[in-house]
Amino acid sequence: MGHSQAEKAATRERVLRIASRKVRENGMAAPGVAEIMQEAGLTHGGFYKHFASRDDLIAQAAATALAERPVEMEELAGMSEQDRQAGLIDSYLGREHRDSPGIGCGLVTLGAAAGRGDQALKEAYERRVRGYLNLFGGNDSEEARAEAMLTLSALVGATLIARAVADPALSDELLETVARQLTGQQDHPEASAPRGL
Amino acid sequence: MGHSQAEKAATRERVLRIASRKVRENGMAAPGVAEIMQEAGLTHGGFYKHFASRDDLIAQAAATALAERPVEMEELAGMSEQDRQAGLIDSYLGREHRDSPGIGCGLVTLGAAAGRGDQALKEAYERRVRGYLNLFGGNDSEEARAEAMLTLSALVGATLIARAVADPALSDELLETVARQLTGQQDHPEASAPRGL
DNA sequence: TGTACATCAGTGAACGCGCGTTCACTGATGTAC
DNA sequence: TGTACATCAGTGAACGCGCGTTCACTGATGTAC
Repeated sequence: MGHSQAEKAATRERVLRIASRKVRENGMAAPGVAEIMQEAGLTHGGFYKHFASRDDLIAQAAATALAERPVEMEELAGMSEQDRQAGLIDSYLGREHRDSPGIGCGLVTLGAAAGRGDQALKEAYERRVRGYLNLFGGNDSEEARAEAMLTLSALVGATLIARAVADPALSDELLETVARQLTGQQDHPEASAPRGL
Repeated sequence: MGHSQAEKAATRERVLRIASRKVRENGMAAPGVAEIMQEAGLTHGGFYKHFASRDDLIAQAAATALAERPVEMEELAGMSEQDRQAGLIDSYLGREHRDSPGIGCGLVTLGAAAGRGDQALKEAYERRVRGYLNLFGGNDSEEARAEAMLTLSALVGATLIARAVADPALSDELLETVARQLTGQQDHPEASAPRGL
């Protein structure tokens, strides 16, 4: 096997991307060096040509997972503000997102870990949070910011719960119901789902 | 050291309770047998007089964490339905709860783990979810159930995020804002926080 | 353009530490007489 | 009530496996002449 700068960088990024997925799927404690390298088609020995230690890789993998723009946001270009937000909500609370945490939003999968993590991890987490708040118009007005915070909290919480529950019917119901509440809320301020108890 | 049935049971429960706290604080992968036993004032050797394996203890500890009624619910006896719900929301989104995950709601700390966990863990998680939905009147009507699902999702998500973010001001703001949104919503159906964009 | 040499990504065996688990032993309590 | 024996929670040394890390080596590519 030869080696050029480009090849080395490509290998490094491949390893990092695999780790970023595994960290979301199995948590930051689980993925092992050998396991990750094997998945990258390499043996474990070469690992240290790219990363200082396992902790180094895992930290970068978590940061990567939180920096990545979730897939669902790509598809929503060129829509109205309203539709973009509703589309983002529906996509975030879709079954595909629930069923593929490895490529999903890190706020859900890495939340508990970030809560226990170091400053750098919490800062990466916070950047992602602020990014979402902006997306939801969280800087437009005080009310919009409050709205954005509720929306983001519900998105993250509903996805977390939908993944953790045993009954698929309850999981589906939760996603659909919360999506309806949040989008209805946006489209038809007063009308949609009755809010009075 | 002598031993009676009662003493043995007390030791077992002490170990289990410590593990239940540690599992919430540090995740299911982290706490070690020796560490837990030491905290219980014992040496690691005796561990297997009480549990079949580390996995056995951790599974029971997670189930315990999810079965336990969070502290905040105790204080709310004898209030009106409205006040109880508002009180529960304010307490759930309080700083004390955010700052003591070890004795807090397992839905937040164990959500990601349950998503990756086995059937038994998911069932324990689900029972807790259904318990909260009931508390929020989730069986009274379709609208109330939808409302309860949004509320629970927002509680869990906001707490998760508030713990994971680096900036304490943002963390506080999130808790306060979401609490205001959720309680305002309940008290004054249409009036409170403007929901139109 | 062709040849000799240096570089270094990747290999795979080996090391060593941490941690879950085992086990022979202790000594206090409960039971039988 | 007192005495001898059985039980068993708890002790702490030892074991062994998994896994992160190291290291001598390989061989393909890039560079110097």
